[in-house]
Amino acid sequence: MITCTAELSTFYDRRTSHSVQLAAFGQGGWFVQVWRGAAVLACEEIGNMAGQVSVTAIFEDMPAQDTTSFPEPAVTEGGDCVVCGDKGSGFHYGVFSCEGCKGFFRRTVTKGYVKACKSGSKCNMDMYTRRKCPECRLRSCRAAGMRSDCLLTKAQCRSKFLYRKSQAPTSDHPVSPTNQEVPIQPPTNQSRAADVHQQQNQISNFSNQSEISDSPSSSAQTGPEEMSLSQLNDSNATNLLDEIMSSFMDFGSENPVLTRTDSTGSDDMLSFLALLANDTQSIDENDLDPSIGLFDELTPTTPVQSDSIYEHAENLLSLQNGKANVGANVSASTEGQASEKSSTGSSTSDVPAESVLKATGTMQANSKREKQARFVAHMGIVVEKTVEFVKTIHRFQDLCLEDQIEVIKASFFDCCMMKVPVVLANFDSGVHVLQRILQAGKSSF
DNA sequence: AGAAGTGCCCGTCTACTCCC
DNA sequence: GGGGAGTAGACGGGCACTTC
Ligand SMILES: [Zn+2]
Ligand SMILES: [Zn+2]
Repeated sequence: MITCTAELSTFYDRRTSHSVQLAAFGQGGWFVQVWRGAAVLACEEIGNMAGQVSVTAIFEDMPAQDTTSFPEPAVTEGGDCVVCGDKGSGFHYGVFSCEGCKGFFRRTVTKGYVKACKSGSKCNMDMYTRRKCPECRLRSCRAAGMRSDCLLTKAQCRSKFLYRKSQAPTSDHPVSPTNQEVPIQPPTNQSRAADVHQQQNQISNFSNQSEISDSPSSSAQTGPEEMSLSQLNDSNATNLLDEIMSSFMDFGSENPVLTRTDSTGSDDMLSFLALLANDTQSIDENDLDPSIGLFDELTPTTPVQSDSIYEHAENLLSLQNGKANVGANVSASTEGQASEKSSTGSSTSDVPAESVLKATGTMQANSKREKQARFVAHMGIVVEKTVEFVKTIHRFQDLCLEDQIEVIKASFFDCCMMKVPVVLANFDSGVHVLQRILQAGKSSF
C-alpha cells in the first residue's frame, strides 16, 4: 500500500530547466515527477508508480482559465452537476456540481494523483460511469472549471485545526505554558491561491532572478575556494544567517503562499503566522524570551490588515535590517516607535537573532511593525535551528554554499509545510540531501 | 478479508441581509 | 450609520457503504 504522507516539494534543475516534484510515500519511496515532458527520475526507493498520473500533469494539460478574475460559474439548466449530470448540490470549487464530484475533486487534488485512464482519456462521464475512470472524471472537473485553488492548502488546514484546537475547552487537556499565551489566527476559509500554472511561472521567475543575482551566495559557489557551511566560524555563520534571512525575505515577496489573496482581500500571512507560532513551540524554551508573545493582541477579531503583501514583506525586511520603513500612511505614534527602533542601530548583520529578539522584547507591543519585528526575531531562531539540523545531514557539507542556502531555505519552508520551488546549482547532490531531510522528518529539530 | 474509493451528512466559517 | 441576530452558501471531516 502506498500512502502519501508528505507535502509535495518542488525543485528546479537549472541545467535542464525542469521543475521536479518530490513526495514521500509511506516509510520510504519517492515519487518523482518531472514537469514539461522530461524523463522520470527514478530513485532506488521509488515504488512502482505505473498506472498513475499526477494531478499536476493533468492540470498542466488543461490550463485553467484566467485566474485573476472569476468568470461566470458553469451551471446547467436543470440544476444538474456540470461534471456528471447527477443532482447538483451547489457551487463547489467554482462549478455547480454534486456532492460526489465535490468530494472526488477535493480528495483527488489533496492526494495528488489518480489512476490513469486506459482508454485514451476519452471516457464518457455520467452518474453511472463516473466511478470507472478517475482520470477522466478529474479532467471533466477541470474542463467544467473546477479550481484547485479553492481548496484549503495543507498549511491552511493545519492552521485551521490548530485554531480550533486553541478554541476548544481545555478543562481535561490543559494547554502547555508555551502556547498558553499564543492565540492562533484562523485561516482565511476561502483563500484563492495562485493556480498551478501561475506557480510554474513563479518558479521560472524565481529561477531567472537567481540567474542574474549578484548576491554573495551566488558568487560564493564559483571557483575551487568555495566554502562549506561547516567551515564557517561564528561570525561568518552570522553573515550566513543574514544571507538566508535576506534570501527568505526576497523570496517571500514572490512566494505564492505568502502572496495569495482571496476575493475579500485578506491574506494568507495570518495562516503563515499561525503556523510559525506552532513551529516555534518545538524550539527549546531557553531560546525564547518568555516575555515576548508572538501574537500578543493579535486575536481573531483583530487581524492584521496589511496594506499590501509587498509592503508587508518590505517592512519585514526593513525591520530585519534594523531600518524601519516609515510609510506616508503610518500613524504618528507608529512612526515614533519605529524611529525609536531604528535609533537602536541594531542590525542582524552585526548581531545574532537572539539579540534581535531580546531587543525587540524591550519595545511596547502596540504597533503592527513591532509585532512584525518580533515575528522576524522568532523566525530567525527557527532558521538557526533549521541550520543546526540540516548540518547534520549526510553529504550536506559537500554542497556548494549556494546550494546549502537553498537546502536550508527549502527545509525551513518544509518545516512550515509550505510548497516552494528550490533552485539548485548542483542538482543531483542537492536533491539527495533534500531527500535525506524529508526522510528525517520535518520536526527533527 | 481488507484496503481504497465513494458519496451522503453534518459542523463550521464567512458573507450577506434584516432589524433595532 | 452601527451592531447583533438570522440565514444561505461553501468548505472540510466523518463515516457508512461499495468496489476492487
Ligand atoms: Zn457530479
Ligand atoms: Zn478514462
